[in-house]
Amino acid sequence: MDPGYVTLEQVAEHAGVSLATASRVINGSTRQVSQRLREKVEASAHQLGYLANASAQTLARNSSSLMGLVVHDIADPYFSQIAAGVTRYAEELGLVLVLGTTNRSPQEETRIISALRAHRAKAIVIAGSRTTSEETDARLAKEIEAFARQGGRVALVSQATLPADTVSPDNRSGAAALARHLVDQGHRRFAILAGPTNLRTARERLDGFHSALSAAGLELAHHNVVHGDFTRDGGYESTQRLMTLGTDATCLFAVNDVMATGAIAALRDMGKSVPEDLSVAGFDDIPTLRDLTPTLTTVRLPLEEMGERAAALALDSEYRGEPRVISVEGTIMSRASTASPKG
Amino acid sequence: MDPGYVTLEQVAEHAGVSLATASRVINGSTRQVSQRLREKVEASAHQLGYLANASAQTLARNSSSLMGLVVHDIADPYFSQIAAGVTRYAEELGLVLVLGTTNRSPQEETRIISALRAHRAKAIVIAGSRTTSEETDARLAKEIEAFARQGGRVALVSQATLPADTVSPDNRSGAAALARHLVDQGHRRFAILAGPTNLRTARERLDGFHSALSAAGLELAHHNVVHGDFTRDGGYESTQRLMTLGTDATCLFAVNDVMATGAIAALRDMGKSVPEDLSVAGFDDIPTLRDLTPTLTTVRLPLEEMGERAAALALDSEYRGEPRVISVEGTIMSRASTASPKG
DNA sequence: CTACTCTGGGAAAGAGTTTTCCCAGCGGTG
DNA sequence: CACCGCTGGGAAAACTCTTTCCCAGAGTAG
Repeated sequence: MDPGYVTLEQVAEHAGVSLATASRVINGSTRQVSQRLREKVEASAHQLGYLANASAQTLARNSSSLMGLVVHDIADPYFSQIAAGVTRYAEELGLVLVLGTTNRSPQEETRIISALRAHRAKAIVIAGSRTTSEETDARLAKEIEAFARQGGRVALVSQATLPADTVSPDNRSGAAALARHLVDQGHRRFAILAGPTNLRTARERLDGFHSALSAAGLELAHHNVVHGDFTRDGGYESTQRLMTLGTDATCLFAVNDVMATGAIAALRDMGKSVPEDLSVAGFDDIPTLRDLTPTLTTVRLPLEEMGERAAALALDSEYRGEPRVISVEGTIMSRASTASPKG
Repeated sequence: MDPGYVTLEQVAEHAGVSLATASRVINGSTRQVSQRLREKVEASAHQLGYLANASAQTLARNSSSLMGLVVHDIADPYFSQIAAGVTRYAEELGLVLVLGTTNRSPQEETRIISALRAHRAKAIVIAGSRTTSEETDARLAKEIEAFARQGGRVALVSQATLPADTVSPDNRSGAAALARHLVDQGHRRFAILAGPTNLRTARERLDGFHSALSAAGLELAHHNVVHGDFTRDGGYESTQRLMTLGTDATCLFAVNDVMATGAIAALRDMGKSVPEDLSVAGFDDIPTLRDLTPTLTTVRLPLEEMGERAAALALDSEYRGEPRVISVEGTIMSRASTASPKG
């Protein structure tokens, strides 16, 4: 009998006004309501403990106060950092954040977006590297378009390969700058933990690093580039493979910090010390990892800020032009895990 | 003109059946629909690209497919680990996860829960230590009760101080076991980074540690217990304070891992080495921190699993009895950051 | 004093589903 | 063959809001 909630109709009745008036008071429409009635309604609403039914509002307005965030894995500090930024922005605007995790599966990605579409979410931020699969991109582009037709907006934190606003880390130039820094430090022979072959982020960082080496007249031996998972364990395992096969490199570049962490762990387990036996550099500058020993030389990305900016793009509902791309530069953080090679 | 979506009515019309029949086909009600019509409807739905309007469904059913998760700070690995567990469970059941972050503010906490109530969420998992404020608990209990009256369920990951199912780490016995382990290692004088005074988790760990020391006939000097923020920086700053005042302890227990991380960083910055000059132990066993040097002696909690179990409790919608409490034991992980004291 | 405009109130029509209720038709039973 | 129960289909009510539309009354200009 007690449904546990109060409807606007009950508030209106209690205040002795019409449903329309009550609605106008509670949400503040364009229409004025007299001071007298306004106060009556507010008093009744408060007294009865009125809480608007969000789905009824969504249905009536055909737009909700939901905002979506899609990540690969929320336990990965890279994503949880971005999530913190998006969260902050959403919360400031009184929006409710829906979190979807894809576990790196494109099907999951589209599934989540269509769920958000079904909920009439206002905007979606999709974080995480695009793959090199054109087909996946095409399917996703279709979802995004459907979402846009409904009046929603999408922003990405990744590569600008889709028809949506994008906050895009400049992986190439960051990796290139890092390469130059390491060359300046005296390194000539490098090994790279290049991550998965089909991940654009990984590839761009590899490319940037590689081309800076070429520009400096240095070669990157084929056997010094190993691919593996984009995770800590992927880094560990890739490093083991690299070292087992043998390498002449004096510096190891892992295309992200969590892989670099795995690399350092693997090297330690093999009795090598960093940076004496081998320098190690990463990419991202994950805050949780800043207390690693040795401290990691890396390229800092302002992840939380990137999340916030993506949220801002996605929620900028007036904008109706071409997709915008905000490029974010990384800054070199030179720390203890790299040093001039001996000899 | 093109609203960007197709309604069930359009599907029904396209298939030449009534709205009722179409609804019965799409969601599979108790009522049967003949094979012939069923196929027609399915074909039409697929052809038109029908996607049900989630808010209309929620309104009609008075129950949504949303599940809430409330954490203090998603960038904190403790919470992102729990979040991963909750996410996995929710996704398995096809539920959509709503993430709320409180920034440790009780007002935010109730605000988020009432938002979830407004959305007719099925269940909520609230993670994070309760404070010692009875008043806050009372207000939260009221929200939880309102949510329950509406047919929702709540589960907590923390202390069982509220009328809801709880997954509760046994902080006291974990800390006590750790204390005994460290005493066995030869330590007699301890310092403790005890975190905030009003956080139950912090207090329980302090208590457990303390009482194990008492049981072993050891005293804990008052000046060796310092309070501070429950974060990495809190640990750093607390350690500085402790060391500046001077301590005779041979072992430092930080009541969580992120504080222990700050402690180790502070000690390193002061030129002290761990564990030679001072042993350091933590609590939680955050996976992201397992590559710290020295590796951290700590009490492992199965965080992801705890998240999953809390989600399971919250979504066990048949259950209508007394609040259940699942106690989770920690296991001692003895690693390199603690060693027998010299002398 | 009429006519017109503005203001604020309420009735009612949506919004897209689910579900209840009614009914036609059919097969089985006595 | 009358009656009953069952099956499956559709009409319409219900869910809770927002917003359009209509109207009464007040104010103003001519």
